[in-house]
Amino acid sequence: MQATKRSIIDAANILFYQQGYDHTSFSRIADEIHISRGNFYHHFKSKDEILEAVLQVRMSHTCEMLNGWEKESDNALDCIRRFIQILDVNFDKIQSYGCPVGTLCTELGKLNHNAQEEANQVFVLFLDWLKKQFILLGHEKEAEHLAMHLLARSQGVATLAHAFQDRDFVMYEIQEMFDWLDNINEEE
Amino acid sequence: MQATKRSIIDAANILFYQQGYDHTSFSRIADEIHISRGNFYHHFKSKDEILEAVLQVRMSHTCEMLNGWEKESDNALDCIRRFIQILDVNFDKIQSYGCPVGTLCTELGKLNHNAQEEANQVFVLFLDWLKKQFILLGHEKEAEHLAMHLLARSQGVATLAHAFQDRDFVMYEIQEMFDWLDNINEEE
DNA sequence: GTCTATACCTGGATAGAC
DNA sequence: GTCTATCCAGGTATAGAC
Repeated sequence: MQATKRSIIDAANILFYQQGYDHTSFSRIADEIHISRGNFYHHFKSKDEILEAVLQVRMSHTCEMLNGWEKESDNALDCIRRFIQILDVNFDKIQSYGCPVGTLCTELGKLNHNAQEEANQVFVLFLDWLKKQFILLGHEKEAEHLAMHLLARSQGVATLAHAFQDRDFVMYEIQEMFDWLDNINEEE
Repeated sequence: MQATKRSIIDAANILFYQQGYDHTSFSRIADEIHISRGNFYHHFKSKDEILEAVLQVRMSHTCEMLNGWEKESDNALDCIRRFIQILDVNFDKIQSYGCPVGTLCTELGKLNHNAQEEANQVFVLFLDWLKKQFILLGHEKEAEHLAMHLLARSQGVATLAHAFQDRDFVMYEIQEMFDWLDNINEEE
């Protein structure tokens, strides 16, 4: 892929996160990477097409991250802990811009945008991965529920972290999720 | 207050919720209540001023709702259950547009909008009210944490409900929150 | 108090020179 | 492949008639 196309996607990826999709203009992206506005249309047919490309990048980045967590973890329990800890690891960004997945899905939902379904697929990647970990822990039957539950909790924490910029709250909730995780694995 | 000003605020309140603040234009509001675009500036100096008015309305509506819950409930436990149940009661809207409080705070945060702090105050109303209920239940020390925790959980559920339009998930999570509520009140 | 007309800007998108 | 110039729609905001 051409360097310019690549840099458009990367800049758009960041700006869509920081400012929202709708609010991010071609001018803003162009300023960022020092190209002219007209140049976009050599690489993309429309703004929507840039969004598509950004979503593909996010999908593959997410896959890589999830695979990486599995490789670096000793077991499924550690994997799930890694997931929970992104709230701490990425706190600065979350505090400033919220969760990149959740906020985009929410925005596209309100815009009634075609790509909402595709944006949701990033959520689905996390859900399937979490479900897999819960199954490995022996929770075949409840795996789906547990995955949704944990994703919802992390989304809620990210939302309030963004609103209130409160790191203590985030650390407290991470501990709560750790405790919850221990509890569901003790019961047997 | 004049009827027109009132209707502008009401229409803006709904549209800001359904489409987002930034994405809602004067034309869209004008169409809704059948006035001309120029008419806005007799009642408001700017779009930001409409947002201010909408936030004030939301603040007072929220206060009324919370007071109403207290009056209609037998005790603090019922009050908190009422809070949890808005996810069910308002499911249709949440499914379509997310939580009105959370999504606005998130949007204004990304826009770096001055009114973000004011929008957060609606969250604070819920938090203070929940805190009060937890104190009434005898959780003086943890009341703050419990309030933030429950608000975060409901935010997370709303986010995923909006993304996936899944009522079963919402009902399951409501039950989980009820169970959690029972648990923290058993331990003594 | 409400309207029409309009100013001015910025958005996405196109055409064509280089 | 990148640029400049330009188009058109739509945004907020203003002026002034009624």
